[in-house]
Amino acid sequence: MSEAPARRDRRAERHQATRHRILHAAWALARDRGLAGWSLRDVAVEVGMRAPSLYVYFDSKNALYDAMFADGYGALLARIDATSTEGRPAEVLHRAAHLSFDFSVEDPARYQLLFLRTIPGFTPSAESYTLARTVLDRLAAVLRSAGAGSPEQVDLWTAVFTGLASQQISNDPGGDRWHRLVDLAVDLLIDGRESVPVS
Amino acid sequence: MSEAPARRDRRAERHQATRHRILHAAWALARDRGLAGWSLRDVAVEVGMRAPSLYVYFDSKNALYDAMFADGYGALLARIDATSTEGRPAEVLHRAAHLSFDFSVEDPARYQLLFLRTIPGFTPSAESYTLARTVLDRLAAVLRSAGAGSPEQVDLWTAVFTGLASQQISNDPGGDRWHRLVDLAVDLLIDGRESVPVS
DNA sequence: GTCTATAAATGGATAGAC
DNA sequence: GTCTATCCATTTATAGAC
Repeated sequence: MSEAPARRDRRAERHQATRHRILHAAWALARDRGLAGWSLRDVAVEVGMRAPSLYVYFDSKNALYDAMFADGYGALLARIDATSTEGRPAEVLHRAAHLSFDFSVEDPARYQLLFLRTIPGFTPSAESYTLARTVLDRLAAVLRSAGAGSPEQVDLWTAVFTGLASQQISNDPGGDRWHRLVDLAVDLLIDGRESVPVS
Repeated sequence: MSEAPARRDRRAERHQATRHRILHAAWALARDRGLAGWSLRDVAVEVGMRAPSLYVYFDSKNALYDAMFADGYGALLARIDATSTEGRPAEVLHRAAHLSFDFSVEDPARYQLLFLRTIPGFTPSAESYTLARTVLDRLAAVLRSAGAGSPEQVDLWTAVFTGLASQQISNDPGGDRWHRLVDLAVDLLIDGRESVPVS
C-alpha cells in the first residue's frame, strides 16, 4: 500500500530473477554431482549467499526440487513447441523420437528427476504433476498426428525411446552406441512386417 | 592356529550367515523406503544389533551397497540359469524378454541399483563390475542362440525391455499397462531382425 | 533480503570396554 | 562379536539482528 506499483513490480522482478539464479545453480550442481549429490549450502555458495537466505525464495529443499521438476517439464514443452510437425508421418515420428532421446540423454540428472522416482521423500506438487501430464499428452498428440496415437502405441513409443536413452546414459555416457539405434527403432515401430532399409 | 579347523569353519559359516541377514535386511529396507531411504542404524535395528556391530561384516555403507549389487546380479544369473533355452528361436526370445522385464519390475530398488547410476559416491568394485559384465554377457548369449545376437540387436533388446520395465515401474506400479506390450515388442523386433545391421 | 548463530536431527564411522 | 559412548561432519531449517 505504501509503495508505488512500479517499484513493487521491480522488486518482484528482482525476486524472480534471484529464484532463477538459484534454480540454475541447483541444476548445475545436479548435473555435476548427481541429482542427490548436493546440499542447500552448496547451492548458496554457488549463488554467493548463505544457506538460510535461500528460504526467502524456496520454502524447503523439496520445494526447490519441485521447482526443478516443473522447470524440466517446461524445457520439454519448449522443445516440443520448437519442433516442426510438418512432413510425412514417418518424418514426424523420426523427429519425435530424436526429441525424446536427445532431451533425456543431454541431461541425465533431469531425466532422473522427471522420469524416475529416485529422491526419497520427494513427490511433485499437484500443480507440477498436472504440468507433467499436460506436456506428455502434448507429446502423445504429436504421435497421434502422425498416425501412431493409440494408447498402446504411445506407451510402446515412450518405453522404447526412454529405454534407449537410459541405456545410453548408463552404459555409454558421451557416446552414441544407442543413439545409432534410434532411427532403426522408429522404422521397426512404424512397420514391423517388412524390413525397412536403414540410412 | 590355536583352533581346530572344524570350529573355525563353524565360525566362518556363522559369520557368513549374519552377513546374509544384514544383506537381506538392507534389501527389505530398500524395497520399502527406496534405495537411498535408509541408514546403517535402520539396518542394525532390523537385524537386532547396534550400528557399530555392522562394521564387523561390512567395511562401510558403500561396501554394503556393493554386496547388494553383486547379490542382485547373482539373482539375475540364477534366473537366467533357471530359464529354459529350448524351443523355437521365437519362443526363446519371448522367454528372454519376460525374464528381463519381470526381473526389473519385481524389485524397483534392485533395478535402480543394478541398471542406473543413482547413489552419489557409490561405484561397484572391480569384482562386482566384472560379475555384472559376465551376467549380461550370459543374457546376450541367450539372444545369440536364438539368432538375435549381433551387438546392435542385443543393445536394442536390452533398451526395449528395460525401457518397458522402467515405464511400468514409474507410471503404473503394480499394474500391467506395459507388461501387456512385451510380447508385441518381441514380435516387432523379431520381424525386424533382417533390417538390423550385422557387424 | 541477507546475515550470524544455532537448533535439532541425522548419519557414517571409530575407540575401547566387556 | 557386540556393546556403549562418542566423534565429527553434515544438513535442513528457524530465530532474530541488521
